[in-house]
Amino acid sequence: MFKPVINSIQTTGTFSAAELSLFESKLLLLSLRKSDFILKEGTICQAFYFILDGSCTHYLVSPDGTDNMINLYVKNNWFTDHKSITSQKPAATFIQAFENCELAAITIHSFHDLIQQSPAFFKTGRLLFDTVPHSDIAVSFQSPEEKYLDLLDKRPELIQKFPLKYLASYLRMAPETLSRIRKRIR
Amino acid sequence: MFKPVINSIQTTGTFSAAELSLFESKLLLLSLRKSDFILKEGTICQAFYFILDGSCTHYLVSPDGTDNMINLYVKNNWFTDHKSITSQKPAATFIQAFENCELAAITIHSFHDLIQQSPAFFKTGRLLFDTVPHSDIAVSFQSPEEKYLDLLDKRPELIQKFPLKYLASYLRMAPETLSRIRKRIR
DNA sequence: CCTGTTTCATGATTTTAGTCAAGCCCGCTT
DNA sequence: AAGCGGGCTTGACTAAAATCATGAAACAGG
Repeated sequence: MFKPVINSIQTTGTFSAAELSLFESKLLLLSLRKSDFILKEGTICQAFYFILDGSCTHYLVSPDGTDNMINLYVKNNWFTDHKSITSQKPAATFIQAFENCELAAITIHSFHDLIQQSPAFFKTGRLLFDTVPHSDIAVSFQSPEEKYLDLLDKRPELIQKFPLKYLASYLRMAPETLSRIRKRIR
Repeated sequence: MFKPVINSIQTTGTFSAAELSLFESKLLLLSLRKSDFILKEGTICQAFYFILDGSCTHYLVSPDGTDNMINLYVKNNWFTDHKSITSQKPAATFIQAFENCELAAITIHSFHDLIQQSPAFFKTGRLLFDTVPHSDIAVSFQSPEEKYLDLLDKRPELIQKFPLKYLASYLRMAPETLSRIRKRIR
């Protein structure tokens, strides 16, 4: 059931069978329907999530009511609201199931316990926290076309899965601009 | 000497005197001259740094040779190369003293030891790691003018300290654009 | 299967910021 | 004191992307 999660955490270090089963014991399974919310603005994010199946959108609603995509997640991605879970303050963002989803979750509290029981998991924390969206800083100095090509290179799954307008929002450009970039490229 | 560092870590939890002195025992003091490098592209970032006095620039050099400011740091800021220290791979960025600096540093190795000795410091890790530059995601959906006003609101010290062209680069706009925004605002 | 909705493509126009170029102000050097 | 250079401002122009508007295509639901 949680095999993909275990595979994922094993990329952060070498763990004994006992440690792995300790980790697994902290995991929760969540089944969500399309459009269900994992996190709403104003609530405090309490967990790290791993997508076993499905996909999710992470966005900010601006004053004029438009949804601004902060990140898009697909199978085998970890995600959380970095800022809210770190500060334990209300989130400014929404996280929502884009399709029906199967998620594994570990609360920050459980994870904290885990570290205390087995400090080797400290390094794993960086995996869980490290879903900073445009963490690839280079992106923010690129032109719209470069950003799209970069996405095509680094996360082609997103392009398959999500509608153009979500991708455009994620890349901070108008949908028309992305449509024209695609035309230019073909 | 390290008082401001200790004050800073105390914002992340309640620690005993013994824990605080344990933390302090891991700190190193670095004195740098203006323009000295703290990190160079291609080297692996090994520590978290805290500015006791002075200021630093953190930038990416693009293929055409221009410096792109990723972040600017002043007194009492923590910084590191998030990506390099996490992955323990060579950095893509430079960090340089903008003025003569006094820095406190704690290596990732020491910090790791610290967690093992006193897991309460786990939460502190988030402070150290959490210098993600445009971590305030909202910024990336704002217009140049909004970004400047946001900076003015959130980090006015930077505006006092750094030349316009550095601020413009940090805000991802041409220096002329920032100059005109200032004119408009007055 | 039809209907309404959403998504995408495309053209015309406008807006915005980037680029290029010149000049000013101020501090520093000799 | 004169000359130099860096940092900043300003204007004119250009380029790029946003916006507005329309229509076609795909899709979803009853």
